[in-house]
This record gives sequence, structure tokens and C-alpha cells, in this order.
Amino acid sequence: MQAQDTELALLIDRFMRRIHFGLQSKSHDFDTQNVGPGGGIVLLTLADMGQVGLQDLTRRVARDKSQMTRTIRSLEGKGLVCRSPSAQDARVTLVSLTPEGKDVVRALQAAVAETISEILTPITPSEEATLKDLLTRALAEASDAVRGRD
Amino acid sequence: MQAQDTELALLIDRFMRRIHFGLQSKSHDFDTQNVGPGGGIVLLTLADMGQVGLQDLTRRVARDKSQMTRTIRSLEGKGLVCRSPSAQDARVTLVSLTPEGKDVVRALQAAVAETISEILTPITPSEEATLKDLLTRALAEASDAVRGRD
DNA sequence: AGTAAATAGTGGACTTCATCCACAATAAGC
DNA sequence: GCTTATTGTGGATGAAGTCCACTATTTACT
Repeated sequence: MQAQDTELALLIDRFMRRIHFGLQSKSHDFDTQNVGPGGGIVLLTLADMGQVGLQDLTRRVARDKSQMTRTIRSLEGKGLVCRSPSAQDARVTLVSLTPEGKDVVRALQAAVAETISEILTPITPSEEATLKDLLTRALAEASDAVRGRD
Repeated sequence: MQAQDTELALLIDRFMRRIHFGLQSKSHDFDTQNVGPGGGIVLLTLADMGQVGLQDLTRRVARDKSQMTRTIRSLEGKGLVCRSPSAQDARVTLVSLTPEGKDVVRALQAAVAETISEILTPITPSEEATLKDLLTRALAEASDAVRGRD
């Protein structure tokens, strides 16, 4: 009975929406730069990765190249990220957080953490760790398999 | 260290994108009616809920009322759902799957199940059950708390 | 070295979806 | 009855996804 797995997809979708609304309701407090969900994901990912090429960043967040160009340009306009040409490869432009960007990331992380903890109240901390572990393992292994895209 | 929770949000986002791309790569096989992601989520949810009012459906998928109106209209135009006025409440229009809609749902469920199982290969079936359980419990409890919205 | 193929980033055009606002119809409360 | 809340609809706008084409650079091949 495979149809049961459909449930998981719907659960993920609902979870996503919950995060979205939770953050949106707080957004006036922390999103002073108006980066929105799109910019937020990029900033948080950048905080994880440090200085990376736009392509690597694009693959990590699984979005379109051209869209990423536009998002980065927007963030650069707000002074939250800066771009610098790579010394090794003249094609790549390295993206990294500015000090202002890091401030925004801290506020963003706090808001996300608060939202997540609100959602996860019915769940114990150790269960939360399990949840994170399962998702990480599911996604980690497949990062090679999906590289084919784009 | 709350910042760790940020990770979960990014994981959920990446998981969502993986499902999306997995389905998209198969979409020409099963999405013959071209319902797209938006229509697909609604159809799958309808299969879960049976005949429901548009408002209830909207709350379940956590989307906008007016958007749902348009999505349902589109699905109705393809003959996949039908709308009928409620006898109890003249304001609500009940939405339900047509036989053709159920056929599409079956194809959709098969495609989603296949995609999910591809993604979850690094994870055992019992772990998958755990994952589903954790998400279900996290979302179930909070359905009251979030009702405030809209 | 020289040419072909792959890769990184940009930009344009189009579609889908989300969001917000206002509105009509009905229901519920006082 | 009159006010208020709820359900569905429609419009307008903006954000984001997607696809295509193009340039610049690098890599691979011979």
C-alpha cells in the first residue's frame, strides 16, 4: 500500500506552511530589511556555507540560477551580502555575508528558532533531534543522486 | 543555542524541493490533465477528506480562500472535482472528487509514493514511520492554535 | 595550440502562486 | 429586526518558479 506515503508529502507541505505563517506573523519585528522568505532562505544558507560561488549556493537551496542572481542582487542592494570574483576561476563570483548581513541572519535565526519551537511543542527535544537526524540522513545521501539536475 | 533549530527549517525546505523536482521529472507521465503542484495538493487533500466545504479545504492546505476558489474552478473545468451547494448551510459549496478525479488521484498517489520512496532510500521503513509520526503529532496539536489566522 | 564541450553567471519572458482588499450572500447572536 | 460573523467570489498586485538564450571562462580532446 504505497498510497500511505502520499501522507508524508502533505505533512511536509503543511509543516512548510506553518513555518511560513509563523515567520510572517513576526516578520515586522525582524525583517526590517524586507528580505522576504526568498532572501531569508538564501541568507540562512549563506550563514551555513560561508563564502561560496553562486552555483553552489543555487544547488544547495535547489532553486533556479537566474532567480538566484536576482535574489543576490536584491540582497546586495540592501548591503547584506557582497560579491567578489574568484581568484581560481574567473567565471565564479563568490558571495558572502556582510557584517550587516550577519546581523540580519542573527535576527532571522532567532525568529526561525522561535517559530520552530512553537510548532514543535507537542514533541520532546530528543524527538526533535530524531526528526532532524532523519531528515538530514534522507537528504544527505541523495545529494549526489540529484546533482544531475541542471 | 537556538540557532540549531534554523537547520530544521532549511531541511524542511530542501525536502519540499526534492519532492517537487522528483514529481516534476515524472509529471509528463501522470499529470496528463496538467493540474500542476497546486492542483495536485488539493486533489490529494480532497481524497483524504472526502466531500468538504471550500473553507475547510482551504484551512487544511493552509492557502488563501480566493486562490482556492480559482484552483477549484480550474479542477472543475477539467472535470476532476464537482461542487454542490450544502443543504445545511446555503453559503458553503461542497467540493468532492469526480470518478475522473479519483483516477487522477490514484496516478498522483502512485507518483508521489514513488518519489518519496526514492528520497527515503537512506532510511528504514520503521524510521519512515517515526518520521511520519513525529510530523503528524507536531502538526496535529497545533491545528487549534493556528486557527486564528484568516 | 586549437577547437569543441562544459560550466558560471546574467537577463528576458512567461506562468504560477500568494497576498491583500473589497464585495455579495447567508447565517448567527442579541 | 439589526448587527456582526462567515462563506465564497473576484480583482489587482507582487513575489517566485521556470524556461530559454546569451556571454565569458574553463576544461577536455586531439
